[in-house]
Amino acid sequence: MPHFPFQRLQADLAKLIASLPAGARLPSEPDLAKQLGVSRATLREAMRMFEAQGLLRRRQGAGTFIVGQLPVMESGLEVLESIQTLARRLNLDVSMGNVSVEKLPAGADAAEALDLAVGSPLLRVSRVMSADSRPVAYLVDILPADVLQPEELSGQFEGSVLDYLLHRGDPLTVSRADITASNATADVAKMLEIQRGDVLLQLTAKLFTASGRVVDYSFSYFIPGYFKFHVVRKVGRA
Amino acid sequence: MPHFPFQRLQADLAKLIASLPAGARLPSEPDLAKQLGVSRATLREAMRMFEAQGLLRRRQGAGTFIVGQLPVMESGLEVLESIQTLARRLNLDVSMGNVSVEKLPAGADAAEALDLAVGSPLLRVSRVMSADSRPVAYLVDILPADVLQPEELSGQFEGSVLDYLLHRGDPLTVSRADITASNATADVAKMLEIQRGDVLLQLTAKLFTASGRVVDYSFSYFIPGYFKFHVVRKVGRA
DNA sequence: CAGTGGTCTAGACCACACG
DNA sequence: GTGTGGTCTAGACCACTGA
Repeated sequence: MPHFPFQRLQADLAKLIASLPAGARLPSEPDLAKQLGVSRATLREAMRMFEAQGLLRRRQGAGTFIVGQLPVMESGLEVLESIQTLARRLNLDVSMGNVSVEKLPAGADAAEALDLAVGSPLLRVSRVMSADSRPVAYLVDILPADVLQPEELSGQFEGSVLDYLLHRGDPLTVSRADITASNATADVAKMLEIQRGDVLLQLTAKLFTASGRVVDYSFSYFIPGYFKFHVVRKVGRA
Repeated sequence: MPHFPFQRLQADLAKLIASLPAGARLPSEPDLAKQLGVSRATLREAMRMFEAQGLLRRRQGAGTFIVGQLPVMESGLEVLESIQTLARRLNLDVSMGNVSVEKLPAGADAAEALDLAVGSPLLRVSRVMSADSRPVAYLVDILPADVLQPEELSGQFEGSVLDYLLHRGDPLTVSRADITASNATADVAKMLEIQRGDVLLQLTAKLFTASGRVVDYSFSYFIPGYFKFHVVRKVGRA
């Protein structure tokens, strides 16, 4: 008898998942736990990793489902392009939801990033991007109020602040992005329909104009498994 | 009475952590749980996020400790350089441990990545990099056996396969890295002295020579909070 | 050895989905 | 309403640290 239910459990789960067709529903957690001989807590812990890879989808009140071939969005990081542009290139169906546009005064972080005084008026745009009706990214853009007005987004906004600014003719040049991995906070988890604490790939970026002004400070949260970011690195010589 | 112990708990923990000096030990988990009015399981869950940020360090058998100013390694991704080179530039003390060098035949993945036949002889080099005696990265390099022999690493190896190949004069040009976020598997967690399931930033890379041959296929796992990777992105024009 | 964090269990209650 | 996943509890046992 193993002291290590967890390793066995992961292997068992992997087999179970592989044996089921896409869209199938797993047995309920209490049933499956009994069937696999572990407690529900342990089962849930083991499921987390499969969920992060995008192989499982849990929906409260409905059940846990097998996810088939996920629509992977692969992109290089050398060039900044919107998810919409990327999706168009890959011929994927992407939609926007949970849009929120609000004015707010600058906090310490945003003020420093945008090189403004604390309390300066800002516009905060947040939304969830979905592929095949599955939330895959949560995007938050923060801009100085003089750069973007709420009314401007009422008509043509399709989810990308970048595309909007480009279409308007802003002289954008580069973006500087910090890349990290994080756990989903409760609010982000809710938006992305994942569990609090699940792993996310996070980009924090500043968007610069030709004159060097920062016009957009953004946070982007991506569910791993749906995105593949890559970068080509030159070898540094000594 | 909150329905949501978790949010309160995170705030309480943040205060507690901020109020303690670096190096201090927290009360034991059972004690702290009682003190904060939650179960031990909930407390541990809440601690995970602080641990991922590098603010806490748990050591089995010893206790949970406050981590002061962590040695953050910041690096751009445009240029490939070893952690050793990076640390030297930042004047940080980095050391290597848990070195393992072994020969093994190519599996399907490695064979494809290195453009070899399945079963071809390979060399696998793995090690843990530590900063200030704290494990911060786990690195695995896989190379064709004809590129690198085990004996070559016995003397001069200081932790970087890249630096070794460069010093030897190999005509390396670029590396292509995939960036993702993942949960620590049991073995990686043990190496990095974190918990299974904790969040990691993961780079999977191929290293190319001038002739286009792949000479190194590598997996790198970084604890977020100790690393800040950034990239400058050019704005794509429509 | 005593005390710590690491793991797992069994059971409870809640919020939500769907018929 | 019924059944699902989401959260939390209380307690047990193990592996490890350090005096």
